Amino acid sequence: MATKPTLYLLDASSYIHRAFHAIKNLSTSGGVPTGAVYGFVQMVLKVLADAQPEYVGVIYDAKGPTFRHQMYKPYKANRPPLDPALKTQFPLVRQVVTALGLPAMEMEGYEADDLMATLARQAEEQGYKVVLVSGDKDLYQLVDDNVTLWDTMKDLRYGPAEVKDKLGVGPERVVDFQALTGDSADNIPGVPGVGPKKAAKLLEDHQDLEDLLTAAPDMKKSKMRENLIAHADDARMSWKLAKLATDAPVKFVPEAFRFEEPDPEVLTPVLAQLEFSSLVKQFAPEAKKGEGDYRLVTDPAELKKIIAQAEKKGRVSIDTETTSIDAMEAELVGFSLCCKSAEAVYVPVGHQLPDGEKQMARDEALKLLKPLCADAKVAKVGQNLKYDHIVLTRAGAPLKNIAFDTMVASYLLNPGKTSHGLAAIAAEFLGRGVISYEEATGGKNQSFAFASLDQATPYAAEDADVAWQASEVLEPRLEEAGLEPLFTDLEMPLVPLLAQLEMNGVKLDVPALNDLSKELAEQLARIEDTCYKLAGHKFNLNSPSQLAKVLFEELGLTQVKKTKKKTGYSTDVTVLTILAAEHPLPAEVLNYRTLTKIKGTYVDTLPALVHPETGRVHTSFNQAVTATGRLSSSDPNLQNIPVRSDLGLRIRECFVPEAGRLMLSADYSQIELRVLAHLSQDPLLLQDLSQGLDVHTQTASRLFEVEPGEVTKAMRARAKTVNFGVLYGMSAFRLAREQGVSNSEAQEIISKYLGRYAGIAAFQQANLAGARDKGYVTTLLGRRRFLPTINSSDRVAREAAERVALNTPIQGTAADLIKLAMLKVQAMLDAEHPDALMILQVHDELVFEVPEKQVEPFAERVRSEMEGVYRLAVELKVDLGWGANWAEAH
DNA sequence: CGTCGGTCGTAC
DNA sequence: GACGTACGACCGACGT
Repeated sequence: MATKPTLYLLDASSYIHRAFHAIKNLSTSGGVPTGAVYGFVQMVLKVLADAQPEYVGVIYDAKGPTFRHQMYKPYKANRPPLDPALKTQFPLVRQVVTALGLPAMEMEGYEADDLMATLARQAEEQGYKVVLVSGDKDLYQLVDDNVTLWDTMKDLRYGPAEVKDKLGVGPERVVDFQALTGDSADNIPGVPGVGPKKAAKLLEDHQDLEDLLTAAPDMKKSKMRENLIAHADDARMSWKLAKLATDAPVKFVPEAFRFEEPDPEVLTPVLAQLEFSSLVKQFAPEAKKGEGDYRLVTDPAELKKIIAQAEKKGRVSIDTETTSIDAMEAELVGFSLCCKSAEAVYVPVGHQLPDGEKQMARDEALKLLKPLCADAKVAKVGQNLKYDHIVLTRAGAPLKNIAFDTMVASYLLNPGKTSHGLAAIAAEFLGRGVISYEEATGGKNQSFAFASLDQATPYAAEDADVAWQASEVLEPRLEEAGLEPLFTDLEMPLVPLLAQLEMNGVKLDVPALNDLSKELAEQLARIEDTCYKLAGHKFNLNSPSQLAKVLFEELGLTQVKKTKKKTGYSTDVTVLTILAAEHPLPAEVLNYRTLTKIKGTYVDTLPALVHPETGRVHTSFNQAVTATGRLSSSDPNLQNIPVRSDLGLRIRECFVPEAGRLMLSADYSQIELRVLAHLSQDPLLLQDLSQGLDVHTQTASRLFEVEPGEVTKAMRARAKTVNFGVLYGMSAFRLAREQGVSNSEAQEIISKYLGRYAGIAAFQQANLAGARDKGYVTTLLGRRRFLPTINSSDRVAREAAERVALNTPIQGTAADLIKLAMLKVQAMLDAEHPDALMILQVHDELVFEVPEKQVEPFAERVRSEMEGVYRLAVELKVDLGWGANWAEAH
């Protein structure tokens, strides 16, 4: 006999509620809460994967009141109103269920449980087994030999025996059981004083509820007897409420519940919209990746034709394949072109090929490509074009009219995202996957030169095609968000500028660094010895956990604080500074830390990064990383070269110009305070800055109520931390710790500050109100940052978002301004000082290498461009300095 | 032998 | 649990 087919009925409401409480912190970048949807989808996918059901249905509660409300007014009346963050997720769940292609059912006047009961009974009669997927205890009453209950969250399955185990009564007595115990969540009364244990006991001795109630007067005198008599009608009403309807007006038609595999084309856009990127990946990759008319081109005549098409179109998507992810090291292996959706070609020029296969000669291909690259009438589209531009420039074919970078567009639309890679963009904006680099090359670190042409072609061509298609989707999105001017006038022109900055590089005095390295090594050896003697044995000084063992277990020093994740006792600088009073070891360790940090991170690392051909260090300036709009720098990071300590300055002395040139540094003076003054229009701050007064001294004078002339160094230092605190969205706690005062004193200081600087207080309030209302904050030039948790009920998450809301407009506006300044200054360089090079940007500072003779006029031109970059309510001020190295230039 | 989270420290 | 934004060195646990 064939096994009975199985019907899976999924209780949507039960899961949505449980998932909502389990997953609180998930939302889209736009602030739409999605935790419940996510939890629900995970449940559905688990059921589909584990059970591979043939028949399945998702069952919803009715939207309005049910027959139980008519029967009993107070039914569920004690429920608090639905959390808005949950309410908005119900339609999203329905959308996903539809996209999954799952049969679904709901019925006015009935809860999901009733429909499940009715369907289960009908299916059973037709010879089906039924699995009820739910965490709802009301469903225990339906369990029998053919009907089981599956709680996927706890992964528990209930047959009749398990129900009996759990409740003490079998499924056939569950309704009686519930009638006695009641249900506070649903406002079902039951009988007072009867809990699960007593209910089970009573039902053991009686056939059913009615039997029990009839027998109650004959029981021996007890509180229980009185309750059973007094609340007999309550129990009967409770019974009716708990009893699930098996006669709901629905009909089980097997074919209507047959499961079919979801269509990825339908599903992925819905998942993408919800920003369930891991799920998108799960479904998308097999959906459309590699799908398109992708051709291998090895014939020059054919390449000519394609280039002509691109010229005619006036727009082309370009992607290069190379030997390295470092653009300054990378050699061209091939390139792909696309100027029509779903059609692209790949032109290999540097592959290692087996005998018999051919590719185009590199120089011949480049000769054909170069005029297209150089044609300003042809807009260039692509992903991370700074990279391709550097590679192509080094190959002699620089790009003109770099018009649309999909990475930059994605970044502007939502700078908070962790990835703006092409795969992520394809998933989010096109609902498709892309062939991975590993698939094309057969390994993570395999050079593309070793990829076979039949694997390389679809991969490389697809990248150009996907960038092309993504640009068509991203463009209107930028427009809608009002980000188009920022994109076109600021960020896109910055792409070739950053490429130039990177190619310029910076020269290092390598011999000086090597000397410094030796000097540090000697000092470190001495400190190590001292540390081992003080500890009584050798240990790894670089290991915080080993150090903690020595300090706190062996030497018995005071355990000041735990580490952030509570995994052990902290040994950070604040702790060691305190412990220095107890024992000589901590001070030695502090010294050791400072020296190893500098030696390991800078002195020994930087010389290894000198480019073999240029003899300079070429950092990478990343345009799509920070959440605020700042640039970041990596490989190496040249934005955190030490400056405060003497040792730091010795590192900076090793950043030098070529012979006959000087280093020139131009940095914005207090740009964030000036931005704050502009955005807040606070009269006091505006006045102090425009009169050139010392802002921190003025603040101290107002906070401590003394004349500015009476402000002590200590007062000024404290005022300075308050001013910084304002920029960062300070909390009383942090300020208290910073200044060594009590929480309440810190709170007083903040109140006093905001009382005096009323414009700043008003600006902060307006800023928070806007953030709460719109779900994002903006900078002066319209850059956006979303704050998904600004209205969260989780206090920690919400307050963190509030600090971000206060800081981002300031930090982001400063970033806008210096980016704008970079463009203006570079334009001036090109026109007036073509021999000068811009070489670094460090957030509020630009560094140049300039011929000695030009330095003074050049400096003044830089100043005027930077100060005149934007008309704020308070003037921008630039400090200039120059010298034989970066340290001297400050 | 690579990956990844944790800790720490540098910059603005 | 408690001021913003980054990058990266090192350790040590974990998985292959």
